[in-house]
Amino acid sequence: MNNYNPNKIEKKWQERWEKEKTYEANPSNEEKFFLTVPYPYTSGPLHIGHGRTYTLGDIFARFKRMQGYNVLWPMAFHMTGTPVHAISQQIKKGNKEKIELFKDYVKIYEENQEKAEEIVESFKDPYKVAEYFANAIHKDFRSLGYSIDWRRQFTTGDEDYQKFVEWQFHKYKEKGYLEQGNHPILYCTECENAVGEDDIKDGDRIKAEIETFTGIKYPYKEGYLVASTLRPETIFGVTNLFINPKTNYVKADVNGETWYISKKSAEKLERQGKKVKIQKKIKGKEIIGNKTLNPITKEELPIITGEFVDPDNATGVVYSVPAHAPYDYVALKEKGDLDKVKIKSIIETPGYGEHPAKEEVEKLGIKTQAEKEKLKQATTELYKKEFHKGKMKVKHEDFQGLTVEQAKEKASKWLKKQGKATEIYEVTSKTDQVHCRCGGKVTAVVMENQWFLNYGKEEWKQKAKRCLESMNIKPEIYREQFKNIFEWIDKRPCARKRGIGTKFPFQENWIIESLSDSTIYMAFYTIKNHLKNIEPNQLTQEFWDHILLDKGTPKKTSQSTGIPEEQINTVKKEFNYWYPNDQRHTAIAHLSNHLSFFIFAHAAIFTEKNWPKTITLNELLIREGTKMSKSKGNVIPLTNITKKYSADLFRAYIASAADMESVLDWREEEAKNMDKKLRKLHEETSKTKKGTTKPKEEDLIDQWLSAKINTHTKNAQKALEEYKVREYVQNALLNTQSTLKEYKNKKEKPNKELINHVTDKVLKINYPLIPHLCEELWEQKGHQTTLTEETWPQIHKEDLEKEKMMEVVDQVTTDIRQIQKITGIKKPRKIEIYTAPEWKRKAHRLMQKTKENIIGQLMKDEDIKKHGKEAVTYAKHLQKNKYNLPKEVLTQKQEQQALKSLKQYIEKQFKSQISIKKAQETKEPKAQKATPMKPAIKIEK
RNA sequence: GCAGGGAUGCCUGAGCGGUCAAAAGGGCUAGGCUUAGGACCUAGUGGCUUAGUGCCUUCAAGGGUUCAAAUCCCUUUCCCUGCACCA
Repeated sequence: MNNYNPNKIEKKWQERWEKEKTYEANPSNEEKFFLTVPYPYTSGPLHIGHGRTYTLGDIFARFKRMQGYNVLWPMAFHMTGTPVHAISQQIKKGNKEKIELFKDYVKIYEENQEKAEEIVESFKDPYKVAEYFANAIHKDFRSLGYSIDWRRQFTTGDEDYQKFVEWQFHKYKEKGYLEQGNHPILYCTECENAVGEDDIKDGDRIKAEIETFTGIKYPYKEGYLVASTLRPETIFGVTNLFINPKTNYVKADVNGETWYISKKSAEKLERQGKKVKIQKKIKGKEIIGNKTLNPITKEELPIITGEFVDPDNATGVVYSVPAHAPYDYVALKEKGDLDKVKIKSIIETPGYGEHPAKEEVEKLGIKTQAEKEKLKQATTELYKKEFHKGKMKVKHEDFQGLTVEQAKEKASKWLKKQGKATEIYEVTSKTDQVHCRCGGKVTAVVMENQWFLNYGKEEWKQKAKRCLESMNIKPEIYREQFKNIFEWIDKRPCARKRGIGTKFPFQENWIIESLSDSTIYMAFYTIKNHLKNIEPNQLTQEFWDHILLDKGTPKKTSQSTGIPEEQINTVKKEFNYWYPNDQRHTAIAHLSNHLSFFIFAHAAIFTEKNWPKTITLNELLIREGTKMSKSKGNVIPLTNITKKYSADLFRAYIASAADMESVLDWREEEAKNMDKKLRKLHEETSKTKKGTTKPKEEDLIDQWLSAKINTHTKNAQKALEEYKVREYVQNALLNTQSTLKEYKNKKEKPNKELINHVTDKVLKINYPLIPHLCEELWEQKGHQTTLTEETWPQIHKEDLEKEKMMEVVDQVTTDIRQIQKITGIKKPRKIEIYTAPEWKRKAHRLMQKTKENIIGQLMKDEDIKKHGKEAVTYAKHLQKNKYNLPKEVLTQKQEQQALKSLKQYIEKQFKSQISIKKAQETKEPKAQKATPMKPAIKIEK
């Protein structure tokens, strides 16, 4: 009976949209709306999580079109950066795992297996990887019915795009936002490469971090013993140094000073940008027994045996603070060295006495250094408390009274400034040592002359903040996050030496990093389709300056670039028409990077009138309660959606399953339920015809239907305007359908003309959500137009009275049922309904205006007073239930009318004779129970 | 650790000072339809009580503000997300 065939319908409309170039947007006299969603990265198939973001984007685009805007929604593909490049390299190397993985990926799209082999073979060229997946994604997007203007498509590898990015970097340079400096990165000494999370063994589990240690220089012989620490504020409490007698140390020239450090750390420091020249090898035991000085307090410190000292960790020289470091205390105690030193307490923490480390160690009963777990626990416990609640009690004007949190920062800077300390980087991770996939150890290496974008620059930051302030962020809760990010965002490397990308214009062998090249590309969409016969070298600085910043004249630009003046004018007109970007919609994962850079870049480069207007965000998507991940094998590729479900089903489910700010849990079962609803919509609407503009409303039920649909339309619109997609679906799809169902239940002979009219509206408001189905039904109804040409239905003033009148009927039926249940009267012979008299309604309204002494106030009114005892009883009832009675009440006449017009419906429900009376016109005692909106009822057996 | 968000009935999940025993869906129960099943329709779904009522207990835990709190404030516990060179 149900012949809804979504695949067929969807294909039909998609072909038609493409043929008729429906979504190709050009400048016009209409008001424009420029929507963008970040271009996808082309290193593999997209999954339904991506689909969520793009689907919401399409719903917004279609809604705006229905509201009469000239909407541009373009799309491009991202291929710069490391992943595409790395895939290619791995395949070239013959990495079996990767090859298999990509064969699997390709098989998602290709039916022919042999073809997969061939295609993966071609992936040795990174551009082929990008090209293949760009095409695949393009097909996916098309099959989901996205209303994208594909003429403006490009990839970040395109020459003209790279010219555009190059220009952007010239602007940064001009403004002084580009800087060079040292920068520590994770590095594998085995394969001699910088490593990212992807390159780290178990990178998803082991989070590697680079921590900055303060290496403090203790005078020793003609140079220094250098010991590094994360707690430089403890310099005031040092009692001794530890050296491992079995370790090899070196005397080395480091940046012109003589340092005594472990041999291994000398190698490490060299990679961290220090100039190291080893002069002599020394055994640890040769150092032990000597003395050194505390560089600040000038106290003499003994150098003691510390067999626990790891030459690989930091500098192989450890300074000891037994008052506050459990490790140090235990080390000294175990070896009986405690009497060689004088413990110094420097931090005061509530809950601890003079020697917190000792207390903590004793509390946990730690006896030896071998009890590593317990020692770790003692250390974190103590550190946590000292960090948050501890105060420095050393007698030093710069530090006394500071919290540990403040002192830590200050001590590090202070020591470095005096030349008494240096920065040393260490790789740390909570779980294990960090290894590269190749097996080598990951260390911290300093990149010299790294290029940065200085987002920390005050003037730039202020502009970005202003831009943020002027913007609309939806859901609003994310604004706070942006603000926080803007506070701490600082220098960020913007160039690197591996991967694919635009050549960095100011230095050989560097390319522009792939997040930095994707911040203002929305501007590029506006003109891409007009650059066809222009050579990349014609896209000069002058060209971009003229088009994007309105500098120079068309004539001069034409002369200097050789591009015809006419074409320059076209390009410029197009940019001026579409810019700024009205809405950027994306997933929340981009908030702290891409979106923040997007704002910063616009603030830096464009004039205020071209700053973006709105950012909308959606949360991620999980599946059946668990995160989708490659390792779990539970990823649903976007391509499978139209094979297994349908575009409209996916769209409707995605939008209805969660609000944008909530994680969406993809549940197979619920998706099926949505399928039922769409089939129902198809079935019901298939029976209808094209509606007339002003159908006759025969009775109250008809009026109610019109009113209800109007309300749903209004709510749906409001919800979309506020980006509350879930609420939109609830109103546009679910509520309208249940209202129609209710109407058919209540009305003996449904008014076909009215239903035709109303379902027209329903299709319109559902079009942004499920465009294929709506277009198809619209056509079936016999309309000559398509919905794409139609506009959002007009909203009339709400007719709440009609809705209220129906509520009274519903109230009566539930009440009757309730009474039936209690009394056990299954088949009532007769049911009498009494509506409340007008004086009770008056009292009700009066009560709402009265603040206190309700009874007294009411009894002053003549109309009420004359009902004596009954009036007092009612007034008491009002007083008691002041806050939980309906706010507005109908007149008795209206209630009578409502009940009378639904009389047949009620009779049918209860298979009983119904009579409707006014309470004041009967002597029946039960009639006194009638209140406004809740008529009295008498059921007879 | 820092920052942001969260904890609601059997489940998912809305509500974010009074109309809240709390939307919507699912599940479950009963009835209708049907040869039966499914689909569909109708009703019920914290407890006790009742001619449509009233009361009690509930929105992570504890405390507070208020005539009134799931909703506001504080504390605690647990969960999710991000923390940079990775797109």
